[in-house]
Amino acid sequence: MTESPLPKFRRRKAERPGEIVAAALDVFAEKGFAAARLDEIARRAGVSKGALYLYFETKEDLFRAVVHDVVAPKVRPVAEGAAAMDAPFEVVIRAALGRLAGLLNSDRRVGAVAKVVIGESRNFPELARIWKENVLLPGITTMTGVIARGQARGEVKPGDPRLYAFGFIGPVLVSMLWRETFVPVGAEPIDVERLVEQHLDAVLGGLLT
Amino acid sequence: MTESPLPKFRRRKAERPGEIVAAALDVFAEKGFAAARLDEIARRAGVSKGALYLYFETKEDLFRAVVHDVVAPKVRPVAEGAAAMDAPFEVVIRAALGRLAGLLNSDRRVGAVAKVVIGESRNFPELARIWKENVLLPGITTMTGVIARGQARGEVKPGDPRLYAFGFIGPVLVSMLWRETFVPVGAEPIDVERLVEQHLDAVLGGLLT
DNA sequence: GCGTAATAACTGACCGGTCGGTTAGTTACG
DNA sequence: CGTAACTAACCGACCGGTCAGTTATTACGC
Repeated sequence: MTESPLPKFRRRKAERPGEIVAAALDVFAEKGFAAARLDEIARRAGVSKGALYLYFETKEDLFRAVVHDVVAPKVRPVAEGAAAMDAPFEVVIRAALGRLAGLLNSDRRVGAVAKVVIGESRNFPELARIWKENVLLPGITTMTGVIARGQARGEVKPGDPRLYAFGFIGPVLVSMLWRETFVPVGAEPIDVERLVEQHLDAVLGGLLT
Repeated sequence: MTESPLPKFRRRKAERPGEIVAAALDVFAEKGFAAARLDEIARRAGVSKGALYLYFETKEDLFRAVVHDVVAPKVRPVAEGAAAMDAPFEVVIRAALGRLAGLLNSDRRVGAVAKVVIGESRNFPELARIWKENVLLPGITTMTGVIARGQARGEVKPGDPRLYAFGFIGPVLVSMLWRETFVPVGAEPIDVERLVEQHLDAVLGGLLT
C-alpha cells in the first residue's frame, strides 16, 4: 500500500468565506433565520460547524455577510440602472419595474430572504437593520429621486414622491409574497410581467400630465 | 384558623377557550409562531400549560383558532361591506381601502399576524393554508367582484380584475409591512391615509373611463 | 532534496439551556 | 363522593456556541 492519498480536509482559507456565505444564503432562504441550522450550512459548505466560527462571529454576523455580499449586489443595480437612464419618466419607470420583476423571477432566493426579514424582524431587529441599510434605503432613495426628477421636468403630477414609490413597487412586492407564501398551498399564481404592465398602464394613465 | 378560602384555580370550562385564544393572539403577534412559547400563552391566559391541551390539540391548532375566531371576523366585514355598497365604483373602492387602512391602524395585531404567516409559511405551510382560506380568498374574491362589477357597468377600463386588485391593495399592505418591520429600526414612517388617497387619485385618474 | 518542527485551519464531541408535549396527581364543585 | 377541570413536574429532542485535540501545510535546518 502506498500512503493514503485522501486527506480528511483541505486548508483553503481564501475560498471558505465565500462558500459558507453561498451555503448560508440557500439555507436562510429555505428555512428562515431562527430555523436555519448552522450544522446544515456547514454541511452544505463542506466544512464542520466549528469552521464557521473561524470566519464569522455569530449567526447574525453570517446573515449580515449574506445580505451585504450577495443580495445587495443583485438589487442595487436595478435601481441605479434606472436612475442613470436619460429618458422620459414613463420609459425609466417601466424599465425599473421590469428589471425588479425580472430579478425576483430569476433568483427566488432574493424574495425568500426578504420574507425572512419581514417575518423575523421582531425577534431579530438586527435583520431589519441590515436589510434596511443594504437594500431598502438605497432602493427607495433612488426610486424617489427618479420620481422627483420626473416631477421637476413636469412629466409627473405633484405629490409626495415617496408615496408614489410605494404605489409603484407595492403590487410587485405583494405579488412576490403571494408567490412565495400562498401559491405553494394552492393559490392561483400571478403573472408578474402582466401585472407590472397593466398596473403601469393604469397608474401612468392617471399620473402623467 | 378557618379553612383557606382562596382556591388555587377555578373550573371555567366555557370561558377558557376564548381567554386562551386571546392570549395566543397577543403572543403570536409579538413573537411569531415558532418563537411563541406555550408557557407564556398559558401564563397570560391565567392557566397552566397543561390546560391548553384540554382545549387545543397542538400549537398549530391553537393558531388556527386565533385566525378563525378573531382575525377573520375582523377582516371579512371590510371587503363584504364594500361589496354590499350600491354606489359608483370610485366611492366603493375608496371606502374599501379606507376601511382596510383603518383596520390595520386600529389593531396592529392583524398586520403582525399577517407578517407571521408570510415569514413562517415555508416551515409551517399550514399557517399559509389557514390564512388563505379564512382571510385571503374571501377578501380577494370580494375585491375582484367589486372591480368586475365596475367594468360591467362601464366605469372601469378592461383588464384582469385580479391584477387590478393587487394594484389597489399592494401599496397598503407594503406600507403596513414597512411600519411593522422597518420603522422600529429607524425608517421614516408612512402616513397610510395619505398614501391611500394619493394612490387612488393616481390610479383612478388613469383607470376610470 | 529531505526530514522535522512550527503553525493554523479544521474537526467533532460536548454543554447548558430551551421547549412542545405528556401524565400522574390534586382540587373544585355538583 | 365522583368526576372532570386543572396543575406541575417531567421527558426527550434539539441547537448555538465552545474547545481540546487532529491534521494539512509551511518554514527551516542540514
